[in-house]
Amino acid sequence: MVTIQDVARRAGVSAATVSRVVNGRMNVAPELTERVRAAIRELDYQGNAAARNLRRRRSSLWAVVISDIGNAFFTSVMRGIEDVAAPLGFSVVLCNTDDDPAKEERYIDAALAEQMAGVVISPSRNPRHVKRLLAAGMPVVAIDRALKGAAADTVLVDNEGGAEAAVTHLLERGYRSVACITGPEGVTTADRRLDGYRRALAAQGRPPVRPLIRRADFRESGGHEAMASLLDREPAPDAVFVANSLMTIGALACLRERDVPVPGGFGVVGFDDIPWAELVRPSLTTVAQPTYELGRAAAELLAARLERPGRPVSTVSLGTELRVRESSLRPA
Amino acid sequence: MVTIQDVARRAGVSAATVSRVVNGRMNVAPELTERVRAAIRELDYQGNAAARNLRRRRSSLWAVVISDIGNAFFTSVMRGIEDVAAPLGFSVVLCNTDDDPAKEERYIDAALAEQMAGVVISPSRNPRHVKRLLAAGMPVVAIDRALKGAAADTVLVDNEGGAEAAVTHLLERGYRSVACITGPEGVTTADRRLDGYRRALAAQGRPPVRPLIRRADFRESGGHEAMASLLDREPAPDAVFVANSLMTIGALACLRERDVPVPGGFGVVGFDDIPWAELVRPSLTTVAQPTYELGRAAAELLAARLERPGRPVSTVSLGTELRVRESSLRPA
DNA sequence: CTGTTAGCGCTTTCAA
DNA sequence: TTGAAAGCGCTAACAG
Repeated sequence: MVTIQDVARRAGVSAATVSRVVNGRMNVAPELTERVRAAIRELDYQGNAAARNLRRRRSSLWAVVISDIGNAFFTSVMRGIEDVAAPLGFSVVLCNTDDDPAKEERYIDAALAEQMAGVVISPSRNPRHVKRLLAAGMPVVAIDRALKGAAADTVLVDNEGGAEAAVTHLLERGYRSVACITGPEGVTTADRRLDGYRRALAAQGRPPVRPLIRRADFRESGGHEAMASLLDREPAPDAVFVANSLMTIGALACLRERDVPVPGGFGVVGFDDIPWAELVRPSLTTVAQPTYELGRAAAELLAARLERPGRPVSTVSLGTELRVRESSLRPA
Repeated sequence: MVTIQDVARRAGVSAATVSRVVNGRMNVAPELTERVRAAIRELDYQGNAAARNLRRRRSSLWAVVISDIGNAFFTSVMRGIEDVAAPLGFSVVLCNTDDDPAKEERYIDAALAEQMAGVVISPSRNPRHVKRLLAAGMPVVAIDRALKGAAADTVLVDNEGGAEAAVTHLLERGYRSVACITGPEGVTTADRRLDGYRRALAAQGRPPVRPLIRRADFRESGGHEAMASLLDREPAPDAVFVANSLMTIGALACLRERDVPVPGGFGVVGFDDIPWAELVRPSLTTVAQPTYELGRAAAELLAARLERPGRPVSTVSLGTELRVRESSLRPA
């Protein structure tokens, strides 16, 4: 391995000078700078990050800790983060927790042990690990889910506004009885989306009725069961707003099994756009989240905190966009 | 920060002993071990990975460098790798290159600079960066695509066999003129899948005809255009084998636009299973790749090389599985 | 079985 | 503007 000493010797300067050139710090005479550059090229010198990290007490890696790399949502979030990090000299590594607390812990430990420069995390229900990061002084930005009982920079989407737009859209299209399938109580995304549903109905002077609201687990099977239970009710609703994409798939499958025609007999809007929304029949009306921008915003908050650790904690909320497709055409 | 010295003082031993306990090395008297454990707990000691990496000249991170995190293929590959890495004490970080050579270079540099323990990579067309890794003595396993002009451990799927099975299936179902849409020349997955197509036709005594073969770019639009050009031909084929999932989507969209009934008028089989294969209408017959096993196999090769750097380079090939669904039911 | 010692390669005072 | 020197926290020889 070529060390900074090798370069120094070759260039006839001290290691300190090489370090200054490499890091673009302080003034180094142009001539020396050139000699050092040449030596670096000739020896194909690559700095040893471990040594630099040890000395600086911080690496140049950002960790992005998410619950499910299979979720297309995160793909473009990641892209947004990378686009901000790269020009700043940081590399971004992705850690997939599969919603497994043990894995989450592993990665938090790794981020701490490797002294990574910062962490962007979609926190699981239990904020314990995030708190550990915060306590250790690690710059952290939470995305997607709000953090309870801990003060950290956060980027959220306007869940309530998005849900309200979706439900208002169904009502305006002429559906008369709109149900809601949302996620578990206590999960902020689930609760805010339900709030939006309620607000939309209230705004039209039709206060939401409890029997049309279902809580499920954000999974496909949960959406399926919730839909079935809504259809079994008398009188059954004629439209549904579903608070995430997996449950929407389940709901659609249920409707198909029962031969309920969508959108003629039943309208559907899902939260969270999916790449194949255009391909399923009927194509799916969704509330799309600004995923790329979410990543950028998170990265910018992280960069800001890195620069000024004492800055006040802030929360950014991004708007959503209703993508109207076939599943919410007017009822027959 | 709590250092190993703090722990040593607290436990009344030397730093070396603490290190031995932490790393489970050599024999330490049970009593001392207990004292050290207690001190670690009391002080909430967390080792400094940068220091350890510097000393050991190697970190405990594996990098997985892939071209597209949006591709569901990699989700479960990642899972397979993690499941092998974790018990061995390694953490796995994902690096997404978006097929951008500059990003790929960044991550290769980071892996080298951070002295990561190993790299699993889906190499881009240009093997330059992989060669740099190999030259630097970094343990590397290539997945998905074969590496030309470099000797590295590799895990592949049986592209040729999978393609052959798909095409044979279409012929057995009664389709008479089966076309093929594959990827760019020189990309091994594209070429091997085309070979399989040819072999299937030859085995049935119908040598493949050039006009029924299309090369596209592995993207949706490419699949769409290739399908259009096949349908414009006289006589048009009555089935197609498409060599990846994105192009399959494009091909299906094209068939729908032209009101060609699938599978009644036209049979389709795609390579690479997708989570929503069941949801599109018609549901899609695919050649599924053993993604999880692929990840495991790659991780095992990496672990083996870590253990014995001099071991001969090996290539593992995994079989595929034909998942028959609606899009290849017999022709009308 | 345990402690002492000597760095790993880099950055950063400090002095010149 | 430059260099010398002192570690960052840890592990691995080596000696005891």
